[in-house]
Amino acid sequence: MQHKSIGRLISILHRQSQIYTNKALKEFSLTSAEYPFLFALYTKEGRTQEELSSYLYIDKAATTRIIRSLLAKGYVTRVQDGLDRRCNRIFLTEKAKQQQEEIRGRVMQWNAYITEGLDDETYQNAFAALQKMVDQVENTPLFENLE
Amino acid sequence: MQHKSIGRLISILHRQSQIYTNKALKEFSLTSAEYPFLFALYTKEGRTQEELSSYLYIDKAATTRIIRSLLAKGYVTRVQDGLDRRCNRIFLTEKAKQQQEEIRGRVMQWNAYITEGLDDETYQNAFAALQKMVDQVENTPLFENLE
DNA sequence: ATGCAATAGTTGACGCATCAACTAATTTTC
DNA sequence: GAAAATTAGTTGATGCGTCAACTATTGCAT
Repeated sequence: MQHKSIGRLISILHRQSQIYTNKALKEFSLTSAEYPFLFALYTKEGRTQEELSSYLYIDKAATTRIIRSLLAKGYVTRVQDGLDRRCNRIFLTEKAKQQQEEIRGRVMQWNAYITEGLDDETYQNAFAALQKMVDQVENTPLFENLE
Repeated sequence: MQHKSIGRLISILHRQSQIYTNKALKEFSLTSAEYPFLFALYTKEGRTQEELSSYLYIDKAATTRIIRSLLAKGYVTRVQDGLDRRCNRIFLTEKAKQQQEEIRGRVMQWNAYITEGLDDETYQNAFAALQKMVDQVENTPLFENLE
C-alpha cells in the first residue's frame, strides 16, 4: 500500500475547480454549486429535487437551497407534481436555455485546461477509473458499519 | 468535446470522502479537514503554515483555523521560528505520533474501498493523470485572465 | 378504512473553504 | 538606513454541504 493517496489530488482538484468556476461564472451570477444543477437539467428537464440530489450526490438540504437560489436568479421554475404532491419538478427558464452554450463553454474551459497535455486515451482511462470509484461508493459497507 | 465531464466525478468523490472520513475518524476527534495536515506532518515535521497551505492547496485562513483546532485537540504544537518570526512551525505531539498508524489506516481504508476492482496499473495510471491535472493547475492562465 | 412506514422537501445549526482587509515581520530599493 | 514592497499569519464575512429534526404527502398493512 503506497502512501500516494489519490484522495489528496481529488480534494485539490475539487477546490481549485470551485475557485475557477466561481470566477468564470461570475458574470452570469452563477456559482460553482449552482451550475451542476443547470447541467443536470440541460440533459433532462422536469427532474425532482430528489432526482437531482441523488444524481449529484448532494444532500437534499443543499438542493433545497440551491434551487431556491436559482429560482431567485431566474434560471429555473419549480412546479409541484400533480400526481405526487410531495415532489417539486424543476424546469429551465428561457434565460437558462439561451445562456446554455456560453455557460457550458465557460465550465468546459476548466476541463480543457487541466486535461491539457493528456492524450485522449489517458483521459478516457482516467475518466473510466473515476467512474468506477463513484460506482464503488454505492455498494460499500462503510456507511453503515462504522462503530 | 464530450459532455462527460470529469469534474462531476471529482466533486462526488470529494464529498463522499469527506462523509466517510468524518465518520471513520470520529473516535479520534478528527475531521476530514484536519487529517490532511497530520499526514503532511507525518512525512515532515516542522513545516510552516505557509508550506502546509501550498502543499495542500488550502487557503491560509483555513490553515490558521485548522491548526488552531489541532492545537486545542492536542495533536500539534506551534513554535515561532527563531530566524523568521513571521513563521509558525508546526510539530506533532506524542499523541499524534502514537495514533499515526491507526489514523492512517482508517483513512487508507477509504482509498482501498473505492479502488477495489481496479487493477494496480489502472490505479497508477489514474493517479498519474490526476497528478498531471494538479500540476496543470499551477501553470494556467486562468486565474488572472478572467474578465 | 385506519394507522404506520416510507418518501420529498424544508429548516436550523454547524464545520469547512474562500475572499478581502488587516497586522507584524522581513526584504528590497534607492 | 529609511521607505516601500513582500511575506506569514489572523480575523470577519459569506457561501457551501452535512446532519438532525421536522412537516406534509403518499403507500402499505391488516
